[in-house]
Amino acid sequence: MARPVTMSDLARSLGVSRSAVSFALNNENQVSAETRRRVLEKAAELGYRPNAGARALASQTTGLYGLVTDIVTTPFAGDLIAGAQEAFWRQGKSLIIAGTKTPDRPDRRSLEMMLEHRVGGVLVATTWNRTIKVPDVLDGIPMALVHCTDVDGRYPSVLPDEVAGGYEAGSLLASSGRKRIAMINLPADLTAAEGRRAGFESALKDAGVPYDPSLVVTGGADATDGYLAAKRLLAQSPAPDGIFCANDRLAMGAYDAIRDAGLSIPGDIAVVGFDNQEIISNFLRPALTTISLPFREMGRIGAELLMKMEAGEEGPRETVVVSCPTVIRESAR
Amino acid sequence: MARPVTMSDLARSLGVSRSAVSFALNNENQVSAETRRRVLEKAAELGYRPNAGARALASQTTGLYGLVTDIVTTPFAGDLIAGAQEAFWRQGKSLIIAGTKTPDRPDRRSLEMMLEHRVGGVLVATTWNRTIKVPDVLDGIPMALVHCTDVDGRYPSVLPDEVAGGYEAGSLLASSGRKRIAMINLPADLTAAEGRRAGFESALKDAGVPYDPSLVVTGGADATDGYLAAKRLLAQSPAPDGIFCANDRLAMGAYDAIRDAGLSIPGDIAVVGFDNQEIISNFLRPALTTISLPFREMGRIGAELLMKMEAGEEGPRETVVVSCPTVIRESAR
DNA sequence: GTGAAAGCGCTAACAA
DNA sequence: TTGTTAGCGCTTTCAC
Repeated sequence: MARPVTMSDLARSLGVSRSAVSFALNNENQVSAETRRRVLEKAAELGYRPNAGARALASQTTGLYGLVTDIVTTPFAGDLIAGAQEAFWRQGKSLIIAGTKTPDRPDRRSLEMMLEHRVGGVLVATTWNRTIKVPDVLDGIPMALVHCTDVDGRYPSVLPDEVAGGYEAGSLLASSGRKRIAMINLPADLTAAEGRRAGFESALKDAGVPYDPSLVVTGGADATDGYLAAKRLLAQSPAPDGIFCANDRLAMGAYDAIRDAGLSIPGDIAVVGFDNQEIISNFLRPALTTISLPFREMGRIGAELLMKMEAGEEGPRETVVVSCPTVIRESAR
Repeated sequence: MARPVTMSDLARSLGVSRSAVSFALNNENQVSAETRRRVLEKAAELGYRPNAGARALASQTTGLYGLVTDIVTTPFAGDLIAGAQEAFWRQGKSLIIAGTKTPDRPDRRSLEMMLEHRVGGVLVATTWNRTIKVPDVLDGIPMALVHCTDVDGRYPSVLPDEVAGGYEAGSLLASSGRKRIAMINLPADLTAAEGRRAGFESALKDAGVPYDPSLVVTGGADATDGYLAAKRLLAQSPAPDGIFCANDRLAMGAYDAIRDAGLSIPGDIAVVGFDNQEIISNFLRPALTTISLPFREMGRIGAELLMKMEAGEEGPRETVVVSCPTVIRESAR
């Protein structure tokens, strides 16, 4: 690769000063339209490309942001990264990504690396909605948490509205005429569990459908757990005619149990999931109606928050709650 | 955030020259052990962190690499990114990511952005194994393709061994004693389709099980397609006792058809998938035996290839084929 | 073994 | 409107 064309090369070949070129390129209004035109033309001709590092050094701002996450190996990763990526991109900024094995306590090294690149801010995201401990390495660098909260409460968070999501699920089931509505919840230690349940409960109450605690069972978070829990639910009589599964994997298991029992979805039992893990919800038969976890949106908002914070607009120090859109498919409507 | 500590700060507070500090920090053997010790100690005390941009400017090498992909929104993204990430990380390098809507022709802008950051190389990855057209913007910058090939054949590729994978699937089914083994294949225009089928065919032949073309049906790539295809297969008599589905989504649909027919897995029919989309293969009941698409591995290899190319070791210009490990679960063993 | 000094490519005063 | 001139923080010869 030949040595990249520099600004000086441009200036020299045009017979103008470097600052003239700089101004022309950066749209400062200190050059004549004519000069600007010539500069732009020559730049294109020579294939000039600004050197981001040099620019950063001189301007003291890199246009780089960091994302530290354990999420990289989950299906949510894509949306999160895409959302943040696009938001930064729109402002001409770039994203550096680092993974962590221990999201509860993001790797020091990951953060150090970002600091060495003088990122304008760091986004920390987790797969599960949880509380984490952020290392103190970041000397006051803008930082925002996505899908998690800081144990010390020093940084703003972007969180999904679990309660409203649960409410949506409950309403949907109730408004489809179901009378005995059950819920298969996540383990209580997951932050999402209580919110989803609480929302679900108020929805039933608001809809005038009895909320029966004995119809709310707690299991794990996987398909097998959902299968087992649904089996227990179906053993009751009368059996429920609607089940809200606190995540799509649980719903996947519930489908099996319902089928085993010779019942149909949504005919006998309507099912609503949560998370909208497309690969499950979209491909289950019948396709699963579910509440989506807005990772793309959260990524976008986190990125914007960060840029605002860096710009000194400080931004809301408090939590931003993002609503979880309902995705209506066939298992309940 | 206070102004970061610079090398000059360090040197001044230590009463030595900047170069002494630089040498000490970079493990050059031109400083006394004692000086090095003092420098390191002071650096830690002051929280000195090298400025990556400045270093890049002076040393003409940024330690940054780019990944351009359409894959970011798929479940494979995580593994790919993680694999590349880790490989770069291990060498103290960092990864910049850019998404593309049009993987067939990666965005010029994405590539431009990476060039501005003076990346040492670019990895281009796609969700589906395909042939793409790489824009000419990269003036001889090291570049490697993951899960795709360059239409102009200018860049090395890292590809999964589809044929060996198909062979594995066929052998597995044959060695479990199945005699009428069917295959539900992907649309012929997908690169993966023919490789997987060919491998499957030779496996059957090698195992002495008849390869019956009428048992090889082609559909789409989704669960619904798999369902329909399996239905057709099951309508034949005698029905197959083993089905190799060219991806896990097809297998997901096949499960439904098999169940509808009142047959059991793996009792009546053994099923083997491909891709190892964990969320499907791991949670289907019974769990799906499948051939995994080694994205993490491919990401790692692509990254290493890139670093070698940059180091001038040139590296194999030809394609690197990565084997697809079999993941044995319950649907066939 | 150590220091001085010249850049790397760019921005941003300031002067003309 | 244009050009001159300092740096930004670091690496890397080259003298000492």
